[in-house]
Amino acid sequence: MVSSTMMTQGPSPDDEYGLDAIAQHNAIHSTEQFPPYEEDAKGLGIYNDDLFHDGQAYIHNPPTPRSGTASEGVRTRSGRSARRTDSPFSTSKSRVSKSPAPRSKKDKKPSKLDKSKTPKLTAPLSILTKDMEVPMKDMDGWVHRSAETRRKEVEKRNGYVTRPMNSFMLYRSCYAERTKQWCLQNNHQVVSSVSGESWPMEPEEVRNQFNEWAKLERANHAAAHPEYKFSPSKASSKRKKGEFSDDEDDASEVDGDPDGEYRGGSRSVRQKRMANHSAPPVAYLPSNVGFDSHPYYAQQQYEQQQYGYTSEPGRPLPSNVGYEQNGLVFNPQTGTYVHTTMQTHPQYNYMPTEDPRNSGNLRVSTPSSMTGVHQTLGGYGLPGTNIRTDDLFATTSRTGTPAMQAQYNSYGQPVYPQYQSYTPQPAYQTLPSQQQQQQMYEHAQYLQQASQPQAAIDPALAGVFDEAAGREQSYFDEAIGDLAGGDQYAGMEFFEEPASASQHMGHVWSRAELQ
DNA sequence: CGGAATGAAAT
DNA sequence: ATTTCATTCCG
Repeated sequence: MVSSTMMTQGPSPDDEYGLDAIAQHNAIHSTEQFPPYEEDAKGLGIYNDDLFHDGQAYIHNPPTPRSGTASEGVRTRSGRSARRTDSPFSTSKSRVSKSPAPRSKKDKKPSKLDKSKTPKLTAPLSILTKDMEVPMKDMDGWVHRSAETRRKEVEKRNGYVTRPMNSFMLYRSCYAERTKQWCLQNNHQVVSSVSGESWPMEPEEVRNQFNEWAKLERANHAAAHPEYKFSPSKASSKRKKGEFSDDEDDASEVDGDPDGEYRGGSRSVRQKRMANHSAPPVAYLPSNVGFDSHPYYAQQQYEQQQYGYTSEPGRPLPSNVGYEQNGLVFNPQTGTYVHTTMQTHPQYNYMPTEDPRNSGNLRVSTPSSMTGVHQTLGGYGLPGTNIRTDDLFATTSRTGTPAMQAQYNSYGQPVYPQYQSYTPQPAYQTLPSQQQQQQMYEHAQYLQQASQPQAAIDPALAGVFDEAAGREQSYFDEAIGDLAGGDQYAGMEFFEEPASASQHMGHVWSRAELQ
């Protein structure tokens, strides 16, 4: 069924049909491809369907979009040149996005950043930067830093305990390097801006992934610093009500401050951290080391499936770890919370799991590896049961290297052999098969469409979207639906053949299993 | 007690 | 600059 057969040729390494074209298209039509995310996205709907309407309209719009309209408030138009990965630069301010309701935060600051230098996104960073060679930060490894490591960091900062990064900070940091490159500038503010713009565009799975990471980060942070408590400086009160001038007893902490030791190394250090950037543990996945640092994800899915692990506490765990109150798995040895399948479904494949066999240049394996939108399997409430090819590749890659069973990951965290040994080897260990290639191709197609909604959307389908639901996935679903011809079959279509693989990856978890 | 405001997290 | 979060503040 599916037009899957249209795969005349595998994905061109050159992104020929990829985003470049899109970029051009966008440049020509200069528009705001993505829906401005409505209101705070706290929960669900993030996009509104303007996208489609607009998109539609734009399609037929002349290259020069109403140049005069909306000079500033909401969304702006702009043109820009296309570049390798569609690099951007809008000539106008980029976004605004904040829906009508200024949240409450003091009305959105005027923002001093010169938007002219701020690129305008046509798609989330996970897609835009998908085939960059610059690795993403190994967030999984990062959030799993051991308590020990964390304490060391604190020492380095002279005792100051920083707050754990939230999901967005993690996200930003994950893509920072790529973003810089994509923007062609190192301006932090621009990076932030772009990240901020991209964040709401990311598919739910992606954001979920970062939320999970944030959760872990928090848990591990707490484990490492049990007594830490975030205490914003007292300054807050002054601002609000007048109060004191600002002397604020610079002693900052004021009396006692029992927390002194934990928080702001009160010791004269204040909150400003020392410029100790000597050897940041930041580890970016070297691309050849790759996946070793995240032995938990896909792998555990296998475990669960094959060994019948369920998420229910009480079941034996594969290694020296135990369940925590929150249901998190805790490893006493490292004092670290470990991510398990119980909390999330099939994980978004976020690691630069390049195929080790390609260590060095990963032309082929890269494309799908990080963008794996990977719509959740089985659709937990998610409309499309879409499965991405990335999973397959992720599997292939990570399992293809028996030799690479490092003892420690890039963060110096022990990687438990148990995990590794538990990993069933996929039936196939060869390079991407034809079918896989086809999948890659489809994926590319998907990406392409995903990033050019206005062109991809068939007017006839517009009605399909549930505007009310305001699902942010709209454009992805769209693209996929269009490709596979239906949500229901999407998954099957994509995974029909690599039986062995689909067995693992294609498994649709039932809710029961997940609970 | 809840919403508003604020600060802090990495670059 | 950005988003999320914990905290505090105030009515």
